[in-house]
Amino acid sequence: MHVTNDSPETQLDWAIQTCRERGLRRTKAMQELLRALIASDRPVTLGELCELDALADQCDRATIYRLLGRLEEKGVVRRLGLHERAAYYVFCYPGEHHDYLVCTGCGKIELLGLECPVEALEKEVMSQTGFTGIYHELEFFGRCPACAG
Amino acid sequence: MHVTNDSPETQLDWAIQTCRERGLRRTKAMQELLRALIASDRPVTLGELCELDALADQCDRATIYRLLGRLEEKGVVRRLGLHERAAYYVFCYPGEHHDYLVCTGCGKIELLGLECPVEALEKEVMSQTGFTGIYHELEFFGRCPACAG
DNA sequence: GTACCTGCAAAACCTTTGCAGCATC
DNA sequence: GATGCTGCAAAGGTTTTGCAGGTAC
Repeated sequence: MHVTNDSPETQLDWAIQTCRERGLRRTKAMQELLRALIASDRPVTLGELCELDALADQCDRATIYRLLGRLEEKGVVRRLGLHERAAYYVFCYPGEHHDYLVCTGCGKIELLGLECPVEALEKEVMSQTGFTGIYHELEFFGRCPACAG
Repeated sequence: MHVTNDSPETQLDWAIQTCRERGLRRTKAMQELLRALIASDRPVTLGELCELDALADQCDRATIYRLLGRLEEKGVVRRLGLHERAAYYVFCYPGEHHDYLVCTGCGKIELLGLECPVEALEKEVMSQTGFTGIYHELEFFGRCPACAG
């Protein structure tokens, strides 16, 4: 787990700057969406994003959907699986990486504060397989104390 | 990565036995589904399973769907995210564990032959969080040589 | 004989796309 | 002014469920 100390504003600036450099236009919807993603401390679904007033007032569900796709393509957002039917999205800041713990009972998602030993393996995987641009996703699943009872 | 040397038949017997002990009835559909899952060397979707003649001839899509749910509940099958829209299912044999490498270009899924360093962390996560029955899922994503060009 | 499982069919959900109009550069 | 972005609406796929009948125990 690597966390940043940069302020949300700094992160937002970086994100917008990066998107602009990579050919996206700066729109109100993009800013609000990025703000929402940065503010969230856990992965969120498209549906959850659409329920936020700041976003819903600002733009359509289809717009958020397409924006998420563009942001992912530009490397500013990452899409996770997490076992659910809906896709989860998380803001992706340089040098930051999270692993998750998901309850198979209630679906609650927690961030893990572990030092992740997998990052060292990425290089090994690249050289072994010829894949490029490798990143990993690590999740733990189990029953939380509340669901175990 | 831990692999078993047990024969498919042995694995099938274990699976059926386990299911029966946990309250499931032994049906033709269950046997064929387990056979298909054991034979597959990678995670498969519900759609892929339905295209197998041995299964399609034997039972309905809804039956396979519900069976997968029951088998997962009994701990004989595991459902993976893998970023795709459809859920992936994989047979789950004691002492066996796989990590995957997924191409973000073409979607190809490869098994990784790595010694996974995460298993040692599971105990730590359990004691830190109070979660029980913990397992993990680790995937690497990147572009395969064919898609990189 | 009872409880569980299966098929068929329909509903529910989330994702994805077409197109005309609007905003950004 | 040209290109990309947005809204609205509809289509596409996968998952999920109800119910009547069949099957394992």
